Amino acid sequence: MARKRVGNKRVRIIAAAAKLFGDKGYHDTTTAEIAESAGVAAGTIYIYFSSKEELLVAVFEEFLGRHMERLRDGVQKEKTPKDKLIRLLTLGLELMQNNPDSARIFLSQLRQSTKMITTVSKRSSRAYKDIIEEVLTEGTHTGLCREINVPAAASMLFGAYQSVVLDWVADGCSYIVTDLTRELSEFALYGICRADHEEEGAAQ
Amino acid sequence: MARKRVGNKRVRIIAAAAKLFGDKGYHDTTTAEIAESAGVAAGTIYIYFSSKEELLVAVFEEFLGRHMERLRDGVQKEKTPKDKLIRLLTLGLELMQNNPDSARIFLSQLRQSTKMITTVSKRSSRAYKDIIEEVLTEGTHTGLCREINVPAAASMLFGAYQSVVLDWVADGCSYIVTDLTRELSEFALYGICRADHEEEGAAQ
Amino acid sequence: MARKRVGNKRVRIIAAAAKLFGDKGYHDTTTAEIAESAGVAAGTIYIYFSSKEELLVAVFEEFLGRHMERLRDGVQKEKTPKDKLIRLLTLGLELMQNNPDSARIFLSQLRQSTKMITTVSKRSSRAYKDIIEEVLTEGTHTGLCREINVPAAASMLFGAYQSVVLDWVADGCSYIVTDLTRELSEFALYGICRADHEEEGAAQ
Amino acid sequence: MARKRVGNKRVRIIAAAAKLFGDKGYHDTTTAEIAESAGVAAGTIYIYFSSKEELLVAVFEEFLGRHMERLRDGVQKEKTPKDKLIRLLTLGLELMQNNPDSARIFLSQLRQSTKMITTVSKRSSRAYKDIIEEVLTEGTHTGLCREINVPAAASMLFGAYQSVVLDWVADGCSYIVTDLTRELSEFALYGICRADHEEEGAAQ
DNA sequence: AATGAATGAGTCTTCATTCAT
DNA sequence: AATGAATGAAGACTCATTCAT
Repeated sequence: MARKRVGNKRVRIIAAAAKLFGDKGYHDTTTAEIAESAGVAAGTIYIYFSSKEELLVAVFEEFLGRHMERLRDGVQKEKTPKDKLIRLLTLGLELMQNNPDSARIFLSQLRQSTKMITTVSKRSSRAYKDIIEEVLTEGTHTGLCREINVPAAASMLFGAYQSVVLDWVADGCSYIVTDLTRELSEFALYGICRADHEEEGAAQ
Repeated sequence: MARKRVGNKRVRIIAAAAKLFGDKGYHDTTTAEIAESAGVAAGTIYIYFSSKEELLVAVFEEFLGRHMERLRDGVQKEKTPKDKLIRLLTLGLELMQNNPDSARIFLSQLRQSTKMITTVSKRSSRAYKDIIEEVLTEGTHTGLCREINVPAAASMLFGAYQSVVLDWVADGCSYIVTDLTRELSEFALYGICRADHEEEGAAQ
Repeated sequence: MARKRVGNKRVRIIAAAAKLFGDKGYHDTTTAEIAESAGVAAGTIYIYFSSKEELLVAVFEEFLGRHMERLRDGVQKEKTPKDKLIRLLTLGLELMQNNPDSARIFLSQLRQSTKMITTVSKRSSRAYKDIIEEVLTEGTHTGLCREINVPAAASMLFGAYQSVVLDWVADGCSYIVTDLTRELSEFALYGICRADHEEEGAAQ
Repeated sequence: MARKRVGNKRVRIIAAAAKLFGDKGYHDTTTAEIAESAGVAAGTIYIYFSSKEELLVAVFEEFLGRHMERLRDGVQKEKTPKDKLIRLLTLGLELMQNNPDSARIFLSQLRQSTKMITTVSKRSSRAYKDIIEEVLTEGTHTGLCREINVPAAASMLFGAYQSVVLDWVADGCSYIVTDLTRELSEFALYGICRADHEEEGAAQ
């Protein structure tokens, strides 16, 4: 029970920070606010995190850990690269839809400038792109994709995805992002795949 | 000459701020640093800008003003939507290549969170997307484009573009972004246009 | 055994505190460090001492108790004031040599400024000076000493002694302080100048 | 005039710090208190000193600069080592008498433990001892002094001097230290015991 | 218009101390 | 008696902004 409580506090701090960082940004959020919002004393934050910056890193880590796992799981359930790609984008939007706070940080803080932030932010992008690249590489082998520069394509696709989510976040998450799944998927499929992918995909 | 000098100072402050904001981020840049880098006294900044935030806005404005104008000019020189689209992306990359500092701010600070910044950042994205949307709308009418959700497509295309530039900036601008013009254009054309656009385009 | 263990803890805390206070100073030593170094929990310190400051007092007390007793014992074994004086200084240096940690606190913290510390520090000096004064008073009676202001002389002698030890401590206790016993004793007994300096001085 | 004012502020801060550090000790004095006492804003301290510790160093430096110069000057006016020695001690006490605040810091903070403090404190002691050593070395050559270990003797003499001043400071500077000039000089010149103590002692 | 010294509100972080277990 | 997680008051330091010159 003691352990549960400890975990609770760490989790509560991360959750509070995630919300506040997402709402107001890292720099405009004070540790005092985080503490209050988490229902702990100011000093307690420093029992779990060595600095405000480390807390931000933890928030990212938490976000990545949870999302990447689900994304990978979802992708692996599909058999063809085409289905994998669609699943990836679908799940990506769903995850955002269900975790608006995480989404906000992921996007709004992704490009801050402190060294540590940059590092983590890069790692986060990398993780996403890695999954996309895997799928695209497979697609290249099966003939799904055109002759493409895989890393560049992955990056562009990731950018398109981010942009869709960013619009939604900028809009206060007032509509349903997942409604844009089809647009995003089509953009990806047409943009990356051979014109005859439909048949190829079906053939598989 | 006195007036010229005054203009000089404003410009120098904006330039210094642009470089520093891009390098270290808005929050990690002090007004003192900007003043020193611009070769003016600390107080002088406040003669030209009412606050640090206003200075950031001015930097964006400056960036936008210059770039948008060139983008619009370039687009107008082309006749078909397809050529316009290609020109847009080509110019976009060229502008970044030639103004790495602006690129850095444009990308790395675009998503900070102070309200005012957010506003400006949104305006900046809006300006880009507006141009893209115009071209896409025209492409829809001429039959270049598939049945698409124009705003969504514009946003995704903008995201892809940003992602390409961001990779480059994150890499320290060590390679030539414009080398990726073809990748980006193809991604856009295939992703957005009809499979038979090549011929259609030629037919126009 | 339980009681023994308790005693153990008190002793261990005092020992750890002595070492740390001596090494890094009172203010730069945290109770957490003391606890860890003593192998007890943070809260345990407060079972034995009501505050950090009280712990410092205890450390001094401990130091004084041990040293004063030995000093008094040693002095009493000697018969003439001269021998007593020499014994006092000899023992003083030996005690330091054998307890460098105590020496460090004794000297480096002796003049901190919290009220309580000042009080204890004064008491510590007092104890030393008292012994010296006793010997000097006796020496005055036996005709050993010149016509002197005993308290002032005791204080000066104590200062000379401290200075010798402080040099040694400042040097990292890298040499043998007791090697300076003769210098210190002679300084005390003869003074710096020749017995016949008067004439010599006059001759100049 | 502007320059005068600047100097004024720096001086006022040093003076305020000197008083407070002396009264309550370095650690128990807050920068806010120093600022208030100096009649400047909290941030102003950091225009002149990069940290609280640097301010302490400056206080020492100031103290040393002023005192050492006077000490050296006074010593040089005398011709014989004996007179020099007496002058040194006389002046030393006079300087303290006239600058009780400096005296307090000099003594009470001399043995704090932060690295920087230790460094400065050592330098301060060194400066004093250097002068004493010079005089003693000369005295050795002219035959004034016995065969002595000059550094050790200088250190002991310095310790005796400090102890006299410390007693006075500990007493709240309530009496006139310079009244002890004769005691200190005699201690230095003749030592504590009679010139003929050897025989006397043997006689016992 | 320009300067740059001065301001002081605001923040992160530390750490002695407490208390539920 | 012992623990160690939690507390929260306190303090050093920063920096955007002002204003007398």
